[in-house]
Amino acid sequence: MLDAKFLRDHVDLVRRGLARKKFSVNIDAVLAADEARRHAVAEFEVARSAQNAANKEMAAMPKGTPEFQAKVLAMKTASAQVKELEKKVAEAEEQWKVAALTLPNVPHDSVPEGRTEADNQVVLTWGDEATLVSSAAKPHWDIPWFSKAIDFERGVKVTGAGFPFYVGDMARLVRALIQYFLEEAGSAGYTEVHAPLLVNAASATATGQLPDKEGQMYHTPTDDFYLIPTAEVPVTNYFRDEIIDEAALPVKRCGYTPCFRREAGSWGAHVRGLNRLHQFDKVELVKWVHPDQSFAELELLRGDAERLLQKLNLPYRVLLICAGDIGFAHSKQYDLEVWAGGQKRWLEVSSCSNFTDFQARRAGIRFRPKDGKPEYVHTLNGSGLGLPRVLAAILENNLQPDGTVRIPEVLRRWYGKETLSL
RNA sequence: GGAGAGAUGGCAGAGUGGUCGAUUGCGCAGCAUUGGAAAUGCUGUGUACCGCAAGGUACCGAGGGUUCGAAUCCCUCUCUCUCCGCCA
Repeated sequence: MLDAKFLRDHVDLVRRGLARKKFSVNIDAVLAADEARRHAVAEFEVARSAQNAANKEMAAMPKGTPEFQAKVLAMKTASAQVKELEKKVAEAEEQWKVAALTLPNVPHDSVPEGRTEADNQVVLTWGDEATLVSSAAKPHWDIPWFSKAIDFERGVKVTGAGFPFYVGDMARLVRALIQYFLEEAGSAGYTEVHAPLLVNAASATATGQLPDKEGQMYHTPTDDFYLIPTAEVPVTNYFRDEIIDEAALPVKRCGYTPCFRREAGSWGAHVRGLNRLHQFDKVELVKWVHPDQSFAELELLRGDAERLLQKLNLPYRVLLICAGDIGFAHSKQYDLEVWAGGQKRWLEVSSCSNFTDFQARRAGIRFRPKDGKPEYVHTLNGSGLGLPRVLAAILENNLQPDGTVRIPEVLRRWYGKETLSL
């Protein structure tokens, strides 16, 4: 959500930004709603002010006198009018809010022009596939023992498509990855939180999943909760409607959670195996920072995510997402893609984003400057990392000619062995 | 699930229809005092919206109602606590 005043004062800037994002939004309708809202407020407040003055007078008058009775009578109609005006204010405010929620965040100047993912810029490529990817590489679903270690069929029976079981050493490897990601995040200064997996509608609205992405979340109708599509939702909402001490900034949190995504449609070759699931595990990194620091903090966040892949010895590249492909709430976004040597494809394993004050405004997360009024913080988040595709890259890139998979050094502390086989 | 109690400012805690955005205490900030500090005293200390400003309006868990007027009365909901039951 954009600030009403900011929009009023910087219409052209917003118009330009949204054009860059290829969003066709009716800014004039939002401006008109704002105008109507302010008009209604002014009208109501004049009437209310008069009513308050009259009531103050009546409080001092002796009750029961004819004068008092006359005043009561006169104020009856005034009171009814005030109520009418108050109703109009509520309606105008609601209409403005609905309109304002349709406005996406404005992309940062450093975000390149572009329309689709084809226009994203490759910022850097790390690692050498010639040395880092085994010659035995093949798509992970073609590894002979794959369906025993990650059992999709049993998942279909128990739940449905996209809910696999991880069995034996594979389950252990999943756990090792979670441990590794959390330990690394802890060393980088992120405080670990273990968050609720179901959230209410207010939380889902604050982080931007509602209202427009409702169909992508699982919903529990009895209690009206949503299964989280990412830890970003509960972790960011931790500070919803709060004022954080300026001295505490930047606040850095990490959290491991399963994530649930309905992801209607688009099942096919690109989404086989571990490439896309309805339930998957992820460690998320979240930061609340001073507005002056948010773009510098984005670079640090990206670095934190990159280091995880480097230590796993997985080749990857970093994309700077173009204005047309960037998310609704995002001001600037980097995607990290790991090289899956068997599929010979880049798989997105992290999306690191600066939301500037867009999300903080929806969520009401502010800080108090040394001298002055509370201001909105800037929020950032990024995966650190999503498990299944990292797992896919490990299985494919590290597959040995004998059919076993070499486990990256950094995971052995928790995995306990050097290889995975069945 | 049953019964009861409660929700007020950063915290504690008054207020049961009008002059209450709200007594007081603690905390916090500034000033005085001091060689410096503690103690003490004084002053100040919420947020949002409208307005160029002066100023105005709203907010006592949320939403509705009664009334000329609601923190205060009524209804609904949410949450917290205590006891009982059930349970990982």
